[in-house]
Amino acid sequence: MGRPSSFRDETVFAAVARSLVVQGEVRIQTVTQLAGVSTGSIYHRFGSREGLMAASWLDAIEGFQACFLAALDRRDAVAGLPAALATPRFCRSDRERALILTCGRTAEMMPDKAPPELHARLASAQELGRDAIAGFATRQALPLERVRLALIGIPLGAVRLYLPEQLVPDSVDADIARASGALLQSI
Amino acid sequence: MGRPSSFRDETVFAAVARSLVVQGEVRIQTVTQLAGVSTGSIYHRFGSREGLMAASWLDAIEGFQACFLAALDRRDAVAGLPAALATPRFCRSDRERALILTCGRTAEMMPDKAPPELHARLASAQELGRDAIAGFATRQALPLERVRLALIGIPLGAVRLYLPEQLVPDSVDADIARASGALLQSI
DNA sequence: CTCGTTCTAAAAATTATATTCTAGAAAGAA
DNA sequence: TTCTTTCTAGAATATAATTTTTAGAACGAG
Repeated sequence: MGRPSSFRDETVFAAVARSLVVQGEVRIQTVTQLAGVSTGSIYHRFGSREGLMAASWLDAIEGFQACFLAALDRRDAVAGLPAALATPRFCRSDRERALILTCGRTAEMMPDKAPPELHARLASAQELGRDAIAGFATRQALPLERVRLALIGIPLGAVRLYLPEQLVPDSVDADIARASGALLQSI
Repeated sequence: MGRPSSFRDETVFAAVARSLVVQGEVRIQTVTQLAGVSTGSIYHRFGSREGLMAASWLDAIEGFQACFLAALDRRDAVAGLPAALATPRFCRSDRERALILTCGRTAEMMPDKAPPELHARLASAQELGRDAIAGFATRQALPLERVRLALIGIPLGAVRLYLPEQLVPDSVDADIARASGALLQSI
């Protein structure tokens, strides 16, 4: 089995998040200091800076998507509302990942140099998300773009009013529900 | 008067925008190539990389704020709706600046090293915006956080569904109006 | 125990990037 | 014209970052 690891991916991802928040970019030196891990270990595990960024990004994306897709299946007075509220809830329950998603951008976190395998995983996650939303729109007989705004655009715009500095207040949920709800009613 | 300039700030800012979109960061070499301007000229005019980024950011911020504040004063069936629609309209009429605002983040574009004078200008612009929104909320007797979501969060979340790759479609305006409108009615 | 494997560690080397510097061009003023 | 100022240009330099490398530690298997 070889020597056991002395640190977890999660610890490094948290350091990536903090680096993104503070410096607006992922610097190896910052990550190693924040995570208390040496550069050699980072490179051994993630291969390269791009590999580290892509792994962090994917971890956050997949974590969010699990919440979102589960919420999309939940029934509610207004269909889709739980999915719209998945974003602020995720920001509270899984702040590190939420910070990565709000402070990083795909062009930066998934550069062409990133490992193809991770690119593939991202693509399949995106496809899964797109399909789920498209399916929902069809079932509800609502325009796709309106659904995208209600389930993604509005919740994301809402939490970005607070992240990365502040906590996402509970009170936004009601406002998101009202705004997204107005789009999800089939007049 | 000395030798006249051979290029305009605007050209450089556009190159900054493209650099942000493509690489997720502002690289001097990329900017000089895209703008067709030498490094010496960039440094002569902007002083440093940080100076260039801060100048680009401020130019975009101030450009947007002019539109937004003007819209906030316009009367409408639903007070505030023109301001909510200022964002998608700005994205169409002034795409370069909109790209800078959506692809850049303050922590990155306004680092501590940026010229203090520009930091001061940013602070005063932010104060102006905050005050205008707070005043609007007071006049309309609406909770501040709800107004911020309606006038900023939702429109920004909406255009980010499309930028930087696509154009912001005209059709989102109606959806933004519906969603933000639902928050701006004093139920 | 000893070997094979996996991992850590930090300094050294490399690469990429920002910045400075020197030479000179362009315009108006004296 | 000649001087002064403002600006351009790009090679040379300095700086900062990533990446490689080498040595060895920790564990399970044989």
